Amino acid sequence: MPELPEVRTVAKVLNTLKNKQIKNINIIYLKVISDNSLDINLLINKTLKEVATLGKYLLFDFEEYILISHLRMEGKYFIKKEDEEYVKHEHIALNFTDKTSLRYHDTRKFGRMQLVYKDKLSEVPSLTKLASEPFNLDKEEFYKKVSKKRVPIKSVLLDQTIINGLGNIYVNEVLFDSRINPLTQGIELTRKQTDKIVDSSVNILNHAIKEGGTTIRSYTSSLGITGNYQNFLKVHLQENCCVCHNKIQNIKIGGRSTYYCSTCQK
DNA sequence: AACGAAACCTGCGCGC
DNA sequence: TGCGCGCAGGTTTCGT
Repeated sequence: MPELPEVRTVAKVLNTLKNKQIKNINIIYLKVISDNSLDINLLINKTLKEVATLGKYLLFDFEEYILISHLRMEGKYFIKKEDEEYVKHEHIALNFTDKTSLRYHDTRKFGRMQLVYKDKLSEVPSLTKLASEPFNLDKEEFYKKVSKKRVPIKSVLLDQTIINGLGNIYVNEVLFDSRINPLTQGIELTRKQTDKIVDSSVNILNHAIKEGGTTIRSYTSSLGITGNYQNFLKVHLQENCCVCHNKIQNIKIGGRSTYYCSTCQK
């Protein structure tokens, strides 16, 4: 499910679990825990202080530990009661002392969790490599990185070490808003264009956050959340351009489905 | 170092 | 009806 707006939306709901204490943990499918994770059972008796996000990552603050969670393609959380039956694809249950059960559900089993010491958080490679989120991204630095890339800008923007938080849908939308052809190589872009990409990213992500994210493909939404940003998509999954009314192109770039208007995006 | 492709998984819709 | 293929909001790893 998740790009930055969806992850923010999930975090908002997860924060309703704040100040609850873990009673026990049920691990049904072990592989969703990273190999390099501390023992998840160290969380027993710990209290959830807050759920923060970093790009597409969820960071659960459990006192001296942080539980890092990445939903990848289809990870979801559901808040249930401890005695509720497990449904298919529920892999982990964090059970709290008040009988609340936080269930991690992931059809494709791509998502990962990793428990680390809070004071070691800054040493976690997958997090330290991340670029800034668009909201506080240094435009000069962004331009420098992008202008070294001899790959389509579509692929560049999916690289979280260059800009953090965009996924396939929002990259498609950002490039339309920036009027840039997704096949354009990074090295071909001007500073003005890379600045525009950052501005568009901020605007589109903020709007999507406000709408609770995007819900497509009739996914069962996480935590009962149904975002509304699908009603504002201008190219992703669209048939015709809302500006020039020409047919929206759907091609593969780097294996990812890319929607764009060949008239508006030069 | 940088890039493309494969790997990691399951379920759904489509064409034959 | 059944089967095979392609597709899905992501990241890491492997080979060139």
